[in-house]
Amino acid sequence: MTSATNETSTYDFKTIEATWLPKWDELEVFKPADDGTAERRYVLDMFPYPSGDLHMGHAEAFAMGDVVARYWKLKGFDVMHPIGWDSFGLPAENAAIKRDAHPAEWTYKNIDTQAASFKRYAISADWSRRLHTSDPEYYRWTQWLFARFYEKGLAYRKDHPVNWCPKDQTVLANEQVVNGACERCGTAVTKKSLNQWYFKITEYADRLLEDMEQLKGHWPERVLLMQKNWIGRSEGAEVEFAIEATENKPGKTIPVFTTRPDTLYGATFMVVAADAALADELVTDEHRQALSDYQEQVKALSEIERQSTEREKTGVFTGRYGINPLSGEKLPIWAADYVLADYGTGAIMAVPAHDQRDLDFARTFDLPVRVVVDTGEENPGESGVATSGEGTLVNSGELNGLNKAEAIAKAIEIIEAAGTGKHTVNFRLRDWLLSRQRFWGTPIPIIHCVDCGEVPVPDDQLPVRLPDNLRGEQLAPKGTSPLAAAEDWVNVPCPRCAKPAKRDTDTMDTFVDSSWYFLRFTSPNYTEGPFDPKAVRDWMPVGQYVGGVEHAILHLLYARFFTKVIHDLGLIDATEPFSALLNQGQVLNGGKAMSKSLGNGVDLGEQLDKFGVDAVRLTMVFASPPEDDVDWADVSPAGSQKFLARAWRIAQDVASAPGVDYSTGDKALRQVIHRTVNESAQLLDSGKFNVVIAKTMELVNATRKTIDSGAGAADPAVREAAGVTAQLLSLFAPYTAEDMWAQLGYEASVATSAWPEVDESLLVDDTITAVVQVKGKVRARFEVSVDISEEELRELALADANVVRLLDGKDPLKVIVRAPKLVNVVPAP
RNA sequence: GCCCAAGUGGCGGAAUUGGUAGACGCGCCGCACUCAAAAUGCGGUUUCGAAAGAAGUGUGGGUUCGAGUCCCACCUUGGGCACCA
Repeated sequence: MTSATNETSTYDFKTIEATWLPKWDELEVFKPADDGTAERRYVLDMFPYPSGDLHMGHAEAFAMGDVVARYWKLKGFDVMHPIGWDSFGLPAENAAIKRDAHPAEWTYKNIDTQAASFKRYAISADWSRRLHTSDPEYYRWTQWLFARFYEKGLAYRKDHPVNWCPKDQTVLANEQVVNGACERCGTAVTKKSLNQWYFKITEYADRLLEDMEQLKGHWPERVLLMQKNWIGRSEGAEVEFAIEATENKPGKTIPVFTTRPDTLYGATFMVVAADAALADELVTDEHRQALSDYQEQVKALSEIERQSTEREKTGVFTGRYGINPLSGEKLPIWAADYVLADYGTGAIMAVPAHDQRDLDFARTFDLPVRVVVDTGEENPGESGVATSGEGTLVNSGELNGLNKAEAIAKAIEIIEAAGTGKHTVNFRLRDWLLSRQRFWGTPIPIIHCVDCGEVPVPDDQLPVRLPDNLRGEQLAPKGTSPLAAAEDWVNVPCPRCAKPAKRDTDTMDTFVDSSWYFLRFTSPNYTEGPFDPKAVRDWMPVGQYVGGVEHAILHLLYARFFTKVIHDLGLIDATEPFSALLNQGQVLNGGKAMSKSLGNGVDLGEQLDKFGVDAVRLTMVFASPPEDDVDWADVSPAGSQKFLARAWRIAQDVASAPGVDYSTGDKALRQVIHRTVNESAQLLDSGKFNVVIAKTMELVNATRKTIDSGAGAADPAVREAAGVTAQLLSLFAPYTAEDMWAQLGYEASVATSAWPEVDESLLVDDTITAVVQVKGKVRARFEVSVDISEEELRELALADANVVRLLDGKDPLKVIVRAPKLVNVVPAP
């Protein structure tokens, strides 16, 4: 028994926290047995970035994950709930430049701070599995995986105009460009052509889409939808258009993608993306100057302007013509910015009658509009409104008279037979640009040799360690990766021919590190490979993944992609990493996300000092359903603290000894206990954690009543209630729960106790309140036996004084009886 | 513009999935204990009404004996995508 609790003490969270924190560490409560005697369950919180100490957002997210981990443990599963850090990344580099230090110093100092805070916050983590993506023992295997991707042809380099942030001197992925500005610093983004590493995620587009079927019902609907939109599958045809030769330019064919091959006869011109290489290739000398002027004009536009659909269509004629493969018609080819270089083939056939953008363009440049689908609407050439709906094909040769669907099929059949096109599927998803001209990331394990080209660093020479002699200003980006400055690091012999060669100086996007960490957690100290295959088989997939919705697309998509590639490499069985996903909401203050500029931040440490860990955690969970935002201004950690003290006093008051026979206890209280346990399990299984707390409060209220004005503190049911309360509370308020458990005379830890068995006989009542409605409004209620017959209940209802009064002597038109709960009387009109 | 969620007391939120709307908590009001206060315990608290009663889940319609829950239209808020061929 602990000295923290005795008869006369009052609830003091500081003493309780100080008592139990070291004990749990000692007991290693949350280390999984990993011996196969119990079903394994893997609970994972998205690992944190060590940006400083933990904040309110972490407090919420980890409180949610902990509920699941602790609940599953009570339910008897062998739970693995690991913790680690996503510790590569830009902030560490910026801090190092500012402080003339190495990024590792800042990073690992923050990790230590956060680790201490996590312990204080009583996360049920297995600390023996701790990992950091910036440790060479970790990134060795990130590099090893890169090498496997490279061998499979899934990692490749290409020259590509990339988004370039002039301030950060770095390339940005499309998704890091927010409204034309750099996600980090807000500087307007320009374009620059660079040789970049990519992962071929597009090769997995179909599978990423199809396998979402397995996730339905276990992932939030909106996340699946966002992924689906992001992948952006569209079905159509790729059609080859022959381009006429000119005096000094040969002919060629260019493919275009269309979702509407049925409208081929309506194509009256073609458009290529003005910023695509194709435009420069096609343009005739006569029009070259106009095109390059136009290209300058396009470059000068901000992304926001370019994105505006309100804008007038612009473009220039290239001087070239394509041949419509169906009609043989000669179509002028224009270059414009409304066609995107990186979607489809960067060129389109324009059907102004049935596509609004094409129509706007045609009207601006006075190009012909030909209706080929009669939809019964006004002629688009006159109305200015393109008709894109269903209709009957006209002016379309062999397609005439068909409907849209038939015409699409027929058109594909014709072009396939003629060898001028084929049915195809196009995706919005683009390959994953993974190289970064940054220091603090996983070095790309490639050596460039003049003779041998790209040579992967042999596996036995991994990891390619980051140099540790660069500091401060040396890390600042100067248009190339800072690693280029470390000459002794860069210059190495070629692993193949031993001639002088150079290391690739780019590092990997940190999303690469986080795309496989869940696998490493299964065997974090394994040295023969990225993970122990047996451990992965035992633990994967993650049974519950918890994190913010801000990762709905990128991180989750990349992690799914990695899992599929690693599966295809034959290294794991799983094809999906996370079988269930929970997106917790944000913590707001005053209706807005906490931010420095708004000055509405709430310091987690201060809250913990003031109210205690348990009260803060309880408040986070009780405030709303897990996926909803919590507005800290609307909730009451003081109220939570009050409730915890109230619950804690119940355990203090228990006057029976451990081991008493509960079955002799007060029946009314026992019914509340067993109903609470029963309902709580269902609520926890369906993620309604906030309601579980409400039910626990009701149990505490009922127990208080039993002690003060019922069977009294010595009744066995009171002990049973206190024990169950401690167990339920252990999910949300582990310190208080543990202290109650000890006060009750049980051995630590309540976290390893067994979920209480429900006595089914206590769930059923002898009587129930039946309600009588008249015209759907409740007019009477009375206690009836649960097995009352429909006939009896009907009679009772019709005899009720209030019902008689409302019927006013008339016979009811209809009486619906749902024994034993409800009668609805419909009076005659 | 397109797609998707969600709208319930002064506030955060419940509602067995078509069957007692407002559980639980915050706040507020009152009572007990106290010289007093704090703490604690108990009670009240959707609105109108003295009461009987009536109204009530964003708005308008519909289905049904019965709708917060299902259907249609609209409004508002939040999120995602956006010249995607």
